[in-house]
Amino acid sequence: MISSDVIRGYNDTIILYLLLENESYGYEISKQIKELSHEKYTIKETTLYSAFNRLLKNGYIESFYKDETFGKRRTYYKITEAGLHYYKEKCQEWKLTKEVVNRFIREDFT
Amino acid sequence: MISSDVIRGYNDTIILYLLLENESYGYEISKQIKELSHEKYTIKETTLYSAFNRLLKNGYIESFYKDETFGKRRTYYKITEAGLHYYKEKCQEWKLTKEVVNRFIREDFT
DNA sequence: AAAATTACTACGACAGATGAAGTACGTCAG
DNA sequence: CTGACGTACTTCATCTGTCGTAGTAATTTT
Repeated sequence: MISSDVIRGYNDTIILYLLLENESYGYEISKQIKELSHEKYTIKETTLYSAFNRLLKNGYIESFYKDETFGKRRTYYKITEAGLHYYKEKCQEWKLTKEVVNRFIREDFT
Repeated sequence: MISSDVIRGYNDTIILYLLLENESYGYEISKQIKELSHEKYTIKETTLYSAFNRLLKNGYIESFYKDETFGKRRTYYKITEAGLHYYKEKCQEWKLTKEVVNRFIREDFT
């Protein structure tokens, strides 16, 4: 399992990636993360919703409702232009991070 | 430059990697990190020394003094068996983390 | 003699992750 | 029709790691 400190700083990126594919809502995002990571990473509910709030606050996503006459009302999210821009930056940062961290990893231990 | 949230959780690993090569002390470690990362990552002094304390507390490193009759007394650190074990685990975790995060990165954006 | 560099230590603030708990709606088995 | 389970959140309080600020102390450079 992956420790949270590692993924910290990439939860937002992970969420944006999924919103880039499709607008979505909390529960679904959470399931997709689990699935796409092959159960290697499961985001905690509270972490997910606090990430949504942070992303909203920064203008990287927008929330809206669909008119559903059944079930508990879902909050849907979609990515904004600013969000796309931020996501792109994060993709580049990730590439750099990999390069840097790799220098401190002994390949013979992996 | 790399944001601290990204490297968070890997500072300890980075330090252990360097101590695996040679016993060392704060200032030297700090310079080595800067050098090995090609200036892409510079650890903050406070972050470094708080990492040392955490690693000591967990028994992953040991501190000692060398008898130097000059200069300000340095605290040297060396890695322990437990530290080596922890480092190996982190190397494996890093491999997994890369695999997982990569699934949420659009290659065409890097 | 002053400024820069080396080598730390202490303290307080902050942000992101998380545990615990609660709310609210729907479905389905017994 | 009732209680368990799954969906879909929200609030609150706590913890950890990072980092800014500041201070101490010795040596080296200008």
